[in-house]
Amino acid sequence: MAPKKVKTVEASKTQAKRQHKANAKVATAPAKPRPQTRIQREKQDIILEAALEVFSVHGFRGATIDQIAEVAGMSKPNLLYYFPKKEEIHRRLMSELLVTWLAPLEEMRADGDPFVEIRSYIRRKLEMARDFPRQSRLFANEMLRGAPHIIDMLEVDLKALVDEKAQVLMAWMDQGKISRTDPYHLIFSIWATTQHYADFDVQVRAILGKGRGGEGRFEDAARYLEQLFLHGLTPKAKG
Amino acid sequence: MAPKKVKTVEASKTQAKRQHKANAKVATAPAKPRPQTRIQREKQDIILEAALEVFSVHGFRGATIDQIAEVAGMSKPNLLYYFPKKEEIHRRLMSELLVTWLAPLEEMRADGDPFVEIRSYIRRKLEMARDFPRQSRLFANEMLRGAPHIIDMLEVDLKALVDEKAQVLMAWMDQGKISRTDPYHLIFSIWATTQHYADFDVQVRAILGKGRGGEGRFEDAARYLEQLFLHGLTPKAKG
Amino acid sequence: MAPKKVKTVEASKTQAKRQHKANAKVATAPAKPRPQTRIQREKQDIILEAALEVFSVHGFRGATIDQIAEVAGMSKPNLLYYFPKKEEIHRRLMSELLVTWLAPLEEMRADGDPFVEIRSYIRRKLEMARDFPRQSRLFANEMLRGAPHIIDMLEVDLKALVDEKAQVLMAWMDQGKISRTDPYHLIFSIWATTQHYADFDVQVRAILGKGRGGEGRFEDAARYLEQLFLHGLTPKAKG
Amino acid sequence: MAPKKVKTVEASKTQAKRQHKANAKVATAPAKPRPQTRIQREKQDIILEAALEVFSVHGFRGATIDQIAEVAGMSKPNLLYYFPKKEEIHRRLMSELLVTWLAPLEEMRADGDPFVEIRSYIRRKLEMARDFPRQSRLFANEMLRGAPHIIDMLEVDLKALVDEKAQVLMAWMDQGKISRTDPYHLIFSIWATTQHYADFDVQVRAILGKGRGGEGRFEDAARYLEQLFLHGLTPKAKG
DNA sequence: CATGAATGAGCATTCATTCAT
DNA sequence: TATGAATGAATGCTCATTCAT
Repeated sequence: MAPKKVKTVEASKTQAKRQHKANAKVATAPAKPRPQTRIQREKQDIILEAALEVFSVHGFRGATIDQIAEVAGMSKPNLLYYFPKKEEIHRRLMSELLVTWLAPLEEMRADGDPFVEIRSYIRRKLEMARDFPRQSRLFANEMLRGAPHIIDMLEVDLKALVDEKAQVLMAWMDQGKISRTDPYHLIFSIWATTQHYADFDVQVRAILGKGRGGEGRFEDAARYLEQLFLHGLTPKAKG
Repeated sequence: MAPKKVKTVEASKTQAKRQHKANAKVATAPAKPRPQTRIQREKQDIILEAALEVFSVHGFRGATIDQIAEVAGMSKPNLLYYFPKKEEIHRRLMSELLVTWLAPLEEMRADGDPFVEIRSYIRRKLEMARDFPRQSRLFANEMLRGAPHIIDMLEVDLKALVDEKAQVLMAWMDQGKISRTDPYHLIFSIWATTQHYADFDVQVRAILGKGRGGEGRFEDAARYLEQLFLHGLTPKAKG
Repeated sequence: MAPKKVKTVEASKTQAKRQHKANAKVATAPAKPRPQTRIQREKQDIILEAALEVFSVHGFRGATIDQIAEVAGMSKPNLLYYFPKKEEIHRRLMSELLVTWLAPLEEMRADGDPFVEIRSYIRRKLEMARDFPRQSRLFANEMLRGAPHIIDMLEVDLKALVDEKAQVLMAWMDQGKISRTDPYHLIFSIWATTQHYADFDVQVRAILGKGRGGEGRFEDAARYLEQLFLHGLTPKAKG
Repeated sequence: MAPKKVKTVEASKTQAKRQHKANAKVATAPAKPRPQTRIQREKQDIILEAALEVFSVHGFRGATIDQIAEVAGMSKPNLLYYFPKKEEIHRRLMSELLVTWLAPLEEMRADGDPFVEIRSYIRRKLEMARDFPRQSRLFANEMLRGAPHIIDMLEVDLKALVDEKAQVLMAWMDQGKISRTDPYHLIFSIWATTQHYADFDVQVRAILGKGRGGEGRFEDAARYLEQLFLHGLTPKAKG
């Protein structure tokens, strides 16, 4: 397609209006202790669950409060009683998501066996893709639009964690326990290959067809990825 | 009802919507290629370019014609003069995208050297992620919402192509040229690892930071992926 | 996050559009009569009244929701809260209209005196033209554009009723109680002559002028029509 | 009904009448002599013919220039070259229509035989309903919305004509040639009963059904109306 | 004359949010 | 708490009209 880019999306006037005052001060956060009764928490969870369902498929702007309210089984005004702003639901979802998202990598221990640790990490990520595909898609959605709500956290928290784990990997490389390679791109490739089974699920199933597109695909994927990250495609012994 | 005059009003109305300017006289050719003046083609390209910009970030429902029109530098009605329906723009974009998307895999030749072929394929995909990130994101967006517009093509055309290439890979495995493994998941992993640099670009850059997040990241990625797919993480010399 | 998935997004979305507030839980009764609060009924009546006012003059396409909303004294979105589609208002109006429209003819009894029955029927129709001229015009408008929304009912319900009454008329003819003539065209002529005073009201008044164009015109019409249908224009005695 | 005219045929017939007094009394300013080449007149007639087709069904506001242009077989800007305003087309149509509309009544001669004259008038009106139903509907449409464009002409020209003919009828009554009755309502009833076959054509056909809804319905109507206006429904033999 | 292109003003409908009860 | 009602601001799309060639 013709590369005659005229304006970037960011520059568009419409967006500016839409953002209202969202960017004004970010989260005033610690000012609200919130009483939080049991019922409140339960309802909020139901809403968040419904919102995850809807946001993960349609994206933030594509999703409507009506949809979320219906999936949550409550009226729209009632939903807005708990989350006065649509954006608020999304924000909550994203912040909870990040915690969940960082967990598996955090568990990779420097004092463990490299291959065991890496293989476990891949397994855990693959299980998340299988068990929480909506979270994965919600995250992917956010990435696709430039991560407007969590870019700060990516650049600070996530970067710090990855930097730390990259150190671990490099230590293992220094010790000759794993091949010397780029630890960052190594991590990226683990993310990419595992999350793919959640984010591109339709495509995976369309290609594997009825026969191999069932639940077994995750086991096949696990086996394949294990080999890939262990030996690559070079045939083992050659004489 | 009314005696069938040459043209009834009812008929004319429907036609107007469908044919949109197309000469309604007689259907000579079995599918008029549409006159298409220079200006029309140019404008359409500008619109498609702008739509790619917007759709790739916000998805179909999240994008507005206003935004697209503004990016394209024209008025909304003028844009609709060329594409009467928002969906039509998206459709065009998707169908063009699919062609572009299948090309790199199609080029993988059965009669070439396996490692050269696979490495070339990875390179091409990585170059696409670098040069056409918006297409990649447009595709990812579509996948995330279940590929409503292209599911058929995935199940037919894409599946056929992947089946064919899986055969090629299996032949190479049979010949002992590459490790025996799952050819489908192998292809998935190439897609995932390369498209990641377009779809999750923000995250990649946030983590690599100012220093390594520049254009060099694609070269680093290429080098890393080459090693991954060749040898995995097992250290070469083992004694 | 809680995995209590209740509904899929796809399902919820479609439902939302169709049911519009209807309780989506379970389809207990074979056609919920809709809760219908007082306010809802009242507002709906106000809207229908306003819509009658506007549709009867401008026709379906010529009328705008803005106009109807203004006549109804409410905002456009509020109006659409009660009738989600413009067409829906029209549909309701038409179905109610048909009932009203068939009533006078239904009341023509086979066991009554022919002239009394016919005269009463004409009177009733004339009263409707006087008291409900907008309904008459709404009906006329629909006829003029080919009755797209009620053609089925015309061909089934209305035809059945007219067929039945035509039998009654023919029986009277057989009994020598009224002249032998075409019962269908007889009915048409009663419709035409009475509805004329509603549909062509402007013309009637323009011609009768200030003097005779007042309310008295309906009495004059009644007297004239009575004579016409009774004796025609032939002078009574001739000797 | 009307012989299935192809545009040109229909146009020629309409043209003939149109050219008669087309320029005679239009309310527009006499400042425009208009050069009027043959081509211009022809194109205008084609447009008026197409506009009649569309306006008569959808009404003024419901009709679109696009539709008219398509039926006329020309581009929208080209059409607007001849009639710069949509309203202008309508105005022309209405003013020409009035001439056509008054003609049959004008032909009713005071010095003829009353019954022959009245019967002839009914016949002519019925023929118009059969051959020019669109004109009838266009007129009806205008009446329904209060005749905004021709109310003046109704109150002046039409009223004058009807007053004159009412005098004729009253003279006949005075002479005992026809029953004494209201001459105005008599005229209304002739209009109503004859135009009904054009304006409510759908309903007439829906009720008469396939069998009697064919071209014969006009003959049946003529026969019925003749009897109605002559003798009414009172049986002849009275003992 | 004729037409492709362009646009301001609608128009039906949606949606996040507010209000009243 | 919960919900029926209400609305300002879009949003996709249409249309009469104008412009330029």
